[in-house]
Amino acid sequence: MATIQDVAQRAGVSVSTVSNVLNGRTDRMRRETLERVEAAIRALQFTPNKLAQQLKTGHTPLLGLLVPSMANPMYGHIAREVEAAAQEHYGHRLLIGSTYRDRDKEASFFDDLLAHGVRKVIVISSLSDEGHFEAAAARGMAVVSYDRRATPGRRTRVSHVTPDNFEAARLATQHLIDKGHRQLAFATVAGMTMSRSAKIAGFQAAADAAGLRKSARVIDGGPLNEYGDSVIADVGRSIGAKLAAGGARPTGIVALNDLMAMGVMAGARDGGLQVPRDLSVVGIDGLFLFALSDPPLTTVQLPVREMARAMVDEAMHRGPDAGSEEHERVFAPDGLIERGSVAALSARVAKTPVRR
Amino acid sequence: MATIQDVAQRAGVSVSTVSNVLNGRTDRMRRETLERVEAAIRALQFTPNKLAQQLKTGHTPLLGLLVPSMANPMYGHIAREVEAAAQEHYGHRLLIGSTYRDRDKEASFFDDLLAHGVRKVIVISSLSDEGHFEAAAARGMAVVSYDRRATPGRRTRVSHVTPDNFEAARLATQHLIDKGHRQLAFATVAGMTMSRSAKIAGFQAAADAAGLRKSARVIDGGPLNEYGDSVIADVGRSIGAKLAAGGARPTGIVALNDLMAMGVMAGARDGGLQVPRDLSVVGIDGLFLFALSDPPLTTVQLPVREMARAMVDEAMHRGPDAGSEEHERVFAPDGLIERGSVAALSARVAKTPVRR
DNA sequence: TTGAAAGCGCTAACAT
DNA sequence: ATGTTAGCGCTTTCAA
Repeated sequence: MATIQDVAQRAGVSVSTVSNVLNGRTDRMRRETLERVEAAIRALQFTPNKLAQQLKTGHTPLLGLLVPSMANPMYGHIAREVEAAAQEHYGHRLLIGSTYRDRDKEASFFDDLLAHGVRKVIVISSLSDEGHFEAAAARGMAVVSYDRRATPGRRTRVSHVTPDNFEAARLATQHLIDKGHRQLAFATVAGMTMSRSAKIAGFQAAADAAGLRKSARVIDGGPLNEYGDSVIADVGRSIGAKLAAGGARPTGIVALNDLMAMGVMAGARDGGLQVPRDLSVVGIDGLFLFALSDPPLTTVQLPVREMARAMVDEAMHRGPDAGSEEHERVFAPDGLIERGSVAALSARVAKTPVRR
Repeated sequence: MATIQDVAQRAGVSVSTVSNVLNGRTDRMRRETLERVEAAIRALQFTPNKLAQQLKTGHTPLLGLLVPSMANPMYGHIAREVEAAAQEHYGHRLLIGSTYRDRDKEASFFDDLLAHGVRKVIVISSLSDEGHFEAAAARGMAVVSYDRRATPGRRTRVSHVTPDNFEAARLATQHLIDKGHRQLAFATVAGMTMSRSAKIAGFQAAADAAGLRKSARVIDGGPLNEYGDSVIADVGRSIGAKLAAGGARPTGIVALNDLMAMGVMAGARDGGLQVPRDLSVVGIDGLFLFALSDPPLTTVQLPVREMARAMVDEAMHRGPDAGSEEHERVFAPDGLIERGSVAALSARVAKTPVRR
C-alpha cells in the first residue's frame, strides 16, 4: 500500500502539500502542483490510510449498530436501511453486533466501539435497563436508541427514535373492529418494555373506544427464556395452540409483531383452527416476507426507511456539542396493509366468514 | 479516554512496561510491578486504543462481510453465525456491507476495508465475475468466498466455502420422487452462477436416475432486474402463477432456495392451485421462518453454522503465508426437513392426495 | 505557494 | 527488570 510519503516523493512535493490536496485545500497551491500530486495519487493507486487519519483526527467513518439478532428479519431490514443511509449520506460503514439480549455482550460491544474509535452508535435493545447506554453516552458516544421513549423528567444524552407503537396497535385493533370483531385479544410475551406497553395501551384504547373494554384481553405467552430467533414465534405458536384448545376465544388477535403473528397463526392451525375463518390475526411491522404465506399477513406497516434515516441523522449530528434539548422522534405507521389474515364478521354473531 | 501514558505515570513505570503487560509479556517483570500496572489500568478504566495498535502492528481485529442484502433472511442468518464465530473464537468484530448485487458497491467495499486496515473478508456475491476478489486478494486480503467453487485449473488466492449444491438439489428432488412425483421441475432465475448450475445438475441427476429425464424441466423465471429483497420471491411467484395458468404442469417443484419456494407456492395459490395437493414444493436453505407458514415448507437444511465457522477459520488462518494449496471446502446438507409442502402421490396417477 | 516538524497512542527493538 | 526511543501514516500549525 502506497503511503502519503510515496506520493509526495513521486510528485516532488512535501507530504503536507499532498495532505492539503487530500483535504480539499487546493486553493493554496498552483494548479500545476495540484495536477502533479493528483497524477501521483492515481499512478500509485493511493488511498489514505484511515487508521492514521483517525488516530490523528479522532474521527472514524464508522457507525456502530447493535441488534438483538441479525437473523431476525425485522432487524435485518432495519440494518439494511441503516446501512444504506449511513453509506449514502455520510460515507460511513457499519460495525455491527448481535447481542442476543445479553447485557454483557451489549456492554462489551460498546467497549469495543470505543476502542476502535467509533463514536456513533444505534442501539436496538429489548433490555429494559438503559443504564449502559447512558454510560456510553457519557463516555462521549452519540447514542441513538430505537423503539424506546426517553424516560420522562430525566436528562438524557441518548436520542430516541421510535415508531408510534400506541398508534400502530390502535390501527391494528381498529381494523379488527371495523371488520366486525368484538372478541379481541393482544398477544405478547412476558416482560414489559416501553414498546410493549405502548402497544397494549393502543390496543386497549381502541377497544375502549368501541365499548369493548370488558372482552378485550391481553394474552401473555410467557417469558423468552434463552434467546433464539424463533422464540417469539414459538411463544406465539403456543398462544395460538392454547386458544384453539380453550373454550371461549377471541375472534381477532393483534400480535406484538409480525413474527409473533405468524406464530399465533401456526399454533391456531396446529390446534385445528382455520385462519382467518376461526381466528383473525393482525401483525405489526410490515415485513414483505409474510405476504408470501397463506393467508398473507395483514399487518401495520412501520416506516422503516424513514426511521433508519432519522437514526442515522441523529447519530451523525450529535457532536460533542449536542444540546440538551429533548431528542425524541416518533414515527407514525405508514398504515395498515390489508392482506388476508383477517376475516370480516357479521356485526351480530361472530360466525359468518364473509371473505377469505 | 486514558492512554498508556497515563497508566504508566500512575503506576510509576514506563510505557513499555505497560505495553508488556498488555501483550502478555509479564514474565519479564516483578510480580509487584505487574500488580501496580494492573491496578492503574483498572483505576483508569484503560482500554488500549485499537487504532494506535493497528497503526503500529498492521492488524485490526475486524472481519469484513459482504452480502447482497441483510434484509434477506438467509444472509441475515449467515451473518449472525459468522459474527458469532468471529467474535467467540477470534475476538473479531464485523464490518458489514450490503451490495445489492452492484459491482461498484462491491469494489468500493473492498477499498474501504483496505483503507480501514481490515485484511480479512468473507464475500457472498452472486456476481459471476470473481475478478475483483482476486484483485483484493492480490492486495493482501484474505478473501473467502461463499457458495462458489474454485475455478478449476486456476491458481487462486481466494478460499471457497460452499454447500454441496448438487447434493442439496438431488436430495430435494429425490424426496419428490420418493413421494411418487413423476412430473418434476426446477424453478430458478435467469443467469447462471456456479451454485445455480450445480443445483440444476443435482436436480437432473436425480431425475435421470429415476428415469424421469424427459419430463424433468428447468423453469427460468426471468432476470432479476433491479435488486430488491423480494425479487427472488416475486420471480417464484410469477412461475407459480404461470404454472397454475398453463396446461401440463409438474406435480413437484424444487426451488432454487426457500424464498423462491415461498414465492412459487404463493403464485400457485394466486392461480387457484392448492399446495401441496396440486403442486408440491421443496426449498433449499432450511430457514426456520418458513416452518411457520401454511403449509410449512419442506426444505433441505444447509449446515449454516458449520459453514460460517469454516469461513471464519479460513479467513483467519490465511496469513500472508497462505500456501497455494487448494482451499475449497464443500459442506453436505444436513438433510431434508419434511414439513408440509409435499404431497404423497400414488405411484401411477399424479392425482390422489394422500397426506397433508 | 510550499515545506518542516510535532504528535495522535501504541509496539518493540535496543539500552541500561 | 525496566526504560528510552524510533517509528506506524497522517494532519496541521508554523515558518519560509
